[in-house]
Amino acid sequence: MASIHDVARLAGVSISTVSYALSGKRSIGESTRIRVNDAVEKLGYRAHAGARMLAGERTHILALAAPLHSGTSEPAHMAFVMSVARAAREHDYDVLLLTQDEGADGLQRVALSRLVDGIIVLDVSDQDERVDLIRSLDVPAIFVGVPRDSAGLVCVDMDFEAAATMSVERLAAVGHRSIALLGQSPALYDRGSGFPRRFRDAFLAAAADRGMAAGFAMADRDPANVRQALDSLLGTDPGVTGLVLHTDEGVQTTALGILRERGVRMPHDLSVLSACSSFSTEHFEPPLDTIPLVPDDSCVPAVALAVQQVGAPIAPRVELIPPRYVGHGSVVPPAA
Amino acid sequence: MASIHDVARLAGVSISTVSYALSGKRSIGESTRIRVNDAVEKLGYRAHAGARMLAGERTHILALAAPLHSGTSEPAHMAFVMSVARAAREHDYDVLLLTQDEGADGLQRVALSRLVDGIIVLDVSDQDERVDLIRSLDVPAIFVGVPRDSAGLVCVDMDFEAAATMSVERLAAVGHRSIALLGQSPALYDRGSGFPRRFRDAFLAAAADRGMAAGFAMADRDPANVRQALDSLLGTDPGVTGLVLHTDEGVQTTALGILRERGVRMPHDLSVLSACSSFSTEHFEPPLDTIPLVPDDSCVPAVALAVQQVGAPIAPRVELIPPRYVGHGSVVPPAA
DNA sequence: CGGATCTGTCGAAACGCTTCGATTGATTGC
DNA sequence: GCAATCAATCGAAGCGTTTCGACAGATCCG
Repeated sequence: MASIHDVARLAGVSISTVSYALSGKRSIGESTRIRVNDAVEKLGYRAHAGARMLAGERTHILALAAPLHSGTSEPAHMAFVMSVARAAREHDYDVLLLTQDEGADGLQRVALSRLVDGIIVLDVSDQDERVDLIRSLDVPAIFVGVPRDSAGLVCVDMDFEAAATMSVERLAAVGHRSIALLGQSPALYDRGSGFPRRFRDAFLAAAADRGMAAGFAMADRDPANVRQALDSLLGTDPGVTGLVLHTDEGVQTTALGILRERGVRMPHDLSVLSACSSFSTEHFEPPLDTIPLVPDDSCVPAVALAVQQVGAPIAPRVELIPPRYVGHGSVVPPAA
Repeated sequence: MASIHDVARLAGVSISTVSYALSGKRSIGESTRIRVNDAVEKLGYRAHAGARMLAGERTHILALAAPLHSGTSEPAHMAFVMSVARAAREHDYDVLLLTQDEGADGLQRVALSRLVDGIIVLDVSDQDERVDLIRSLDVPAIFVGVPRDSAGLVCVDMDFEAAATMSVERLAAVGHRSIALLGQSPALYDRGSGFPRRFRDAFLAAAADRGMAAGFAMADRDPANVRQALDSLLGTDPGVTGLVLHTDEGVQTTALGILRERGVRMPHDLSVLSACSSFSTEHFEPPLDTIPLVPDDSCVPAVALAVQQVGAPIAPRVELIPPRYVGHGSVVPPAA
């Protein structure tokens, strides 16, 4: 395969000239640049990645620590992974995918071997073993999500508290006084994932602030459990007129199906709101108002920060993406 | 960060001795090996990935070409991606994730820059632009899936034809004479994804062979379309007693929900079989018999072949994974 | 008991790039 | 009109490995 020497020879210049012509780090004569580019084209030249890493002190690779825990919704996870990969390419970065099988060791491995310039950490839990490791590793790292102790870290995340508050506000605004939250899989809360807890706590707090009655139940994808959760939410307090779904797509579909089966008319009998969903709620029956969780919203800035941090250290921060509301008519004033 | 020089100094040997002690490519005195290992431990040494690539002609990275087309089910896709990543780690390989945004150019880029030793290609379509590129690139590559023209390629895939035949056989065996197939999203067939077509064709052929009546309809995840597909399948031919679902989890859930809504008792009125599903069908209502599509079944061999091919070229082949049947009681003889 | 063989180790040459400092003309400023 | 500046280019020194060939000393065998 063609090396920089071949390009230099064909263009009739030295290899350093080729390097500068391609990197643009020094000024180069117009005709020279053209000859170099022609030679590159003709030979199908691509700089050897290893050589570039060795000499350039930059790998142009980001590690993506994307464990897939049980309880995490695959489509959402996939969407975040793809979003990071796309965003990275925009910065001329590739993404090395790290699963959780090695635990935090994988991170250590790629950082210590200088395989990657930085790390994007997904699916952050409250007590995340990766936090301390990364603190000690001194590698540019961005957390998509916020661990309990975020001191010294750079984090980007949807503002789940604001989203929860917003969902309560919306229901309150049209007159609901008794509302309920169908939350994520219990496995997620158990694992200490931060966002379900933050959402739930903010939801209950916002409801309490407004003197509203508020219920909470969790459900994994098993329809029996969804049924049971809905029972506990709607059964015990027959006055519930507003339901917020903070779960994955499958559970939301199942829940809506169960409610329809039971003859609950939505939104007439029950206003429903899908919160922090990274999927479209338009094709639901009925289409649901939503506070969308758009992967790009957090992943694009996360990657940008990572790339920036590769160049020069940046100050620790927690960047929260404000929620926004998309109406589809599923939240209306309660009947009577 | 510690380099091999530091290790050599601390262990009191030359760098080549360190290299050989760590690689095991030449015999090393016992005491030397111990001192080297101690030094490595103490310094937290890890070979510089770039230097290793440059000198060693091996990157220990596989590219994973995992486009995410519309119509492809994210959970299934995710499962394959994760399976490849895990399998790769078993061979001491990392995985570089390539999305489809660059088209085939990304493959070319990483291959030409010798960033990766080989490529795993997912989500293969009949006329896949990546096929010709890879033929010309002369890079170890394994296709998970089979393109129309597989000459010269190494492919691994579930045997979808056998799976389709098996599902027909099972229904025939208990006495069904009129069956139907609910297929994937039309987008998938349009895109020329091989497996939905192969499954459908084999399904219809197997039914014809046995003199059975067989219907076919497609549906994406929109419940309205699922409803319509079921109408066309079950409505026009009221004698259908066996239904095969070859779709993603969401559609299967939706379909079962619709059938229940309509008062169809399963399996009494309708035997249902979930084919080539990469998710659990046990928690469905009712739990479905399935011919599971296990990502590891194809990804583990695919990675093994890729790694093998990095060492020495291997003969082109198409390796088809035989299907197996897992019963949950959803297929029974037709009523009356 | 002297050449052949083996074991354990070392030095040095790649590997292909980036980047620093030097060099050569041409241009500028005063 | 001469020093200072600038644009364009080159040579060479790394970057941190792997690996080849060499070599010293121990072991073997006839």
